[in-house]
Amino acid sequence: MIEITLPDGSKREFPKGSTPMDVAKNISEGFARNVISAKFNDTTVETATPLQENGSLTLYTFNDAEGKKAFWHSSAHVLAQTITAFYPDVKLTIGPAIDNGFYYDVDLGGEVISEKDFKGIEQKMLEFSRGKHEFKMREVSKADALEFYKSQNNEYKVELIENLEDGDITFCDHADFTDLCRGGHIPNTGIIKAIKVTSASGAYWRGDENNSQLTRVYGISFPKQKMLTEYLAMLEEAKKRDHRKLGKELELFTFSPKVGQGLPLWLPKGAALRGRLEDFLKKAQKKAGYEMVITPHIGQKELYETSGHYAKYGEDSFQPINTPKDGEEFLLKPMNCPHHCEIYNHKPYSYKELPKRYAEFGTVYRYEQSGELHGLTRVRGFTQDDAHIFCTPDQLDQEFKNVIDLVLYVFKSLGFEDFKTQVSIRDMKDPDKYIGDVENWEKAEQAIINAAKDKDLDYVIEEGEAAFYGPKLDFMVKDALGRSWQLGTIQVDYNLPERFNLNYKGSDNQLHRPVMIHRAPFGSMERFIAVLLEHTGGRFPLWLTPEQVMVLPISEKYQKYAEKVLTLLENSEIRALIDDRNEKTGRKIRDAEVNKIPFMLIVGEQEEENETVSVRKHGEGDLGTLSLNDFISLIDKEIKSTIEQF
RNA sequence: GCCGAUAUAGCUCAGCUGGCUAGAGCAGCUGAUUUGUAAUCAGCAGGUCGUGGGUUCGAGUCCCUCUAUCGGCUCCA
Repeated sequence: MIEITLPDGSKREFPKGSTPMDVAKNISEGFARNVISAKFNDTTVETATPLQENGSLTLYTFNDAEGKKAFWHSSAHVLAQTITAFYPDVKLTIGPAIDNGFYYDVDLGGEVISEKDFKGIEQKMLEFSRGKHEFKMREVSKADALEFYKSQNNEYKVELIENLEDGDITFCDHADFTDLCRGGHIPNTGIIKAIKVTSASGAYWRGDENNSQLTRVYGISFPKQKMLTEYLAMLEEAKKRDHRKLGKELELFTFSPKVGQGLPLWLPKGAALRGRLEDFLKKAQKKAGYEMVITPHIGQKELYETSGHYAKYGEDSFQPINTPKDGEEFLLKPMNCPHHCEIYNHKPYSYKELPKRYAEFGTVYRYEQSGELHGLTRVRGFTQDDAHIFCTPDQLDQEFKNVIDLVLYVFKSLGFEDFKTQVSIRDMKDPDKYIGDVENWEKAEQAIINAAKDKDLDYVIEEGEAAFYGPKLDFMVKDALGRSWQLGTIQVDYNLPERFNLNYKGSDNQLHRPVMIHRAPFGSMERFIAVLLEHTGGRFPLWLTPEQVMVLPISEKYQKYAEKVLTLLENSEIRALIDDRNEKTGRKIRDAEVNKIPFMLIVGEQEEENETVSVRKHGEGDLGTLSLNDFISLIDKEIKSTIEQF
């Protein structure tokens, strides 16, 4: 007998060789029907794996992340089986479960899988699934495994197996299909009831663009048809929040092919909104001791040679601008730091003057690859809410923490509560990618980790994600479709001060090197507003929204009164408009609702007589009649409740 | 940049296997209506079907080029 410990701490005895499924059945038959995966002593096992020793067992259903993983991983096997059935010469590579579903990367030779093939693949997958084939793991010797895939001329699997240890290699069989596999399956294919092939695209073998391009087929599957229907509805819902759609509808920004790809044009409402965001940050920054500076959009090539950016990115950037003068070359600035370094350099500093905090809403231009451009989140010309802090090494920790406070304030004020942070450090295996000496890198990385710990941030450390000049702390927020975007960033830099020969006079009367912090709480105005749009679904906080109030006169007769109301609102700095179209009130209300105007003031005979307004709130409906003063204080109150002082 | 897809009026879309002067709704304009909490009615106007080429008696429809966009990959100072 063996003793199995369940997650609630209870222990049960089972004959040696019992499987997780046996344990599940012992708990309850109904539960057992839903169990699809298991973990034994921290190792993922099959539900049919015989357990040979005492240990703790966790059973998973589709509701658990682990269960979904096994479900989707198993679905990937069925996808591979299906693709093999349709394309016998296909070479399979890898097919993992992902956050939402699974994919399989295949080499189809010259064949192409496109959308019109999806239906057929889905149907065949369902057909295979209905066969209720069990997933069976078996150990294979390295030689046999290599032989198996060499006979299929599958160089990808051969490469994978060559990197595995003999004795550690397993195949998984279901029906007549075999795949190299580490394990972690659902009991049988019959549990897969609903399947959607979502897309097919190109992907490089091992993620390296120098390798051959494979076809990646994405799919998602569920144990119930209803769950698939709900998932598809959720995707539809997410599409409605897409910032590209909302930006068009709310007339915030646009693009013009004549101006160029990835170069956003801010429309009046968008520009005003962006201006309010900038003012909000300027105010907080002023309190935090920042000084605004302004620098030009171009700089001599030499500036970027000094900074090291030209050597690193010159080839892949907008190319130098020539002038009538021979040999003179300017670059569109890809970043503001070199300019700010020269601002620092305009005069000598004493340690008593530090830290210096230079801030600028600096527009930069980067030649992103055309396929990578995406709405406002990835563009070729954008404005960073940039600042560079020059401080003594002793001041670094405190300055870094102060910046974290500022970023947290910005996020809180705009309702981003669900964010993650990432500490990006060097790739230790590829030291040549980075400039600057090792000692400084270590100091900087440690300073960031200490600050993140000190501020209780929920952080992960990512090796190899650092900028080439220094490590950084990034704030990541998810968009409507669950894609993660980096917004705020704080980076420590020992390199530019060196390259620009920055210094200050210490108390010892010697020259010392300052440390530099790059930081941008929004990241860029473009990306921030895009993510904010998706986050709020276009219903911005009241202080930020383009129009706060729409005055709706019942008919022409009340136009005068509406204008009086408008003037009084404007006197209280409330952004309002009058809808004086010759339309019915219902129509005006509908249009204001559609345009997500927070407040509608309906004015007619009663309101004019009593000097009141009839208030309707977006999404909530009629709030009743208020005097204008009461309404104005209502707005003031709501604004104050959504934005605090830094 | 790479793989796949898409491109019809300001917006959202229809136009089947190539065949009369390319349609609809919304927005716009004109007129009527003067309106009380999510769409008043009528009329008018609006497109060289993304670009350039080709196949054909005939192309929005089929083929190629380019451009842009979308979903991914790679990249992201």
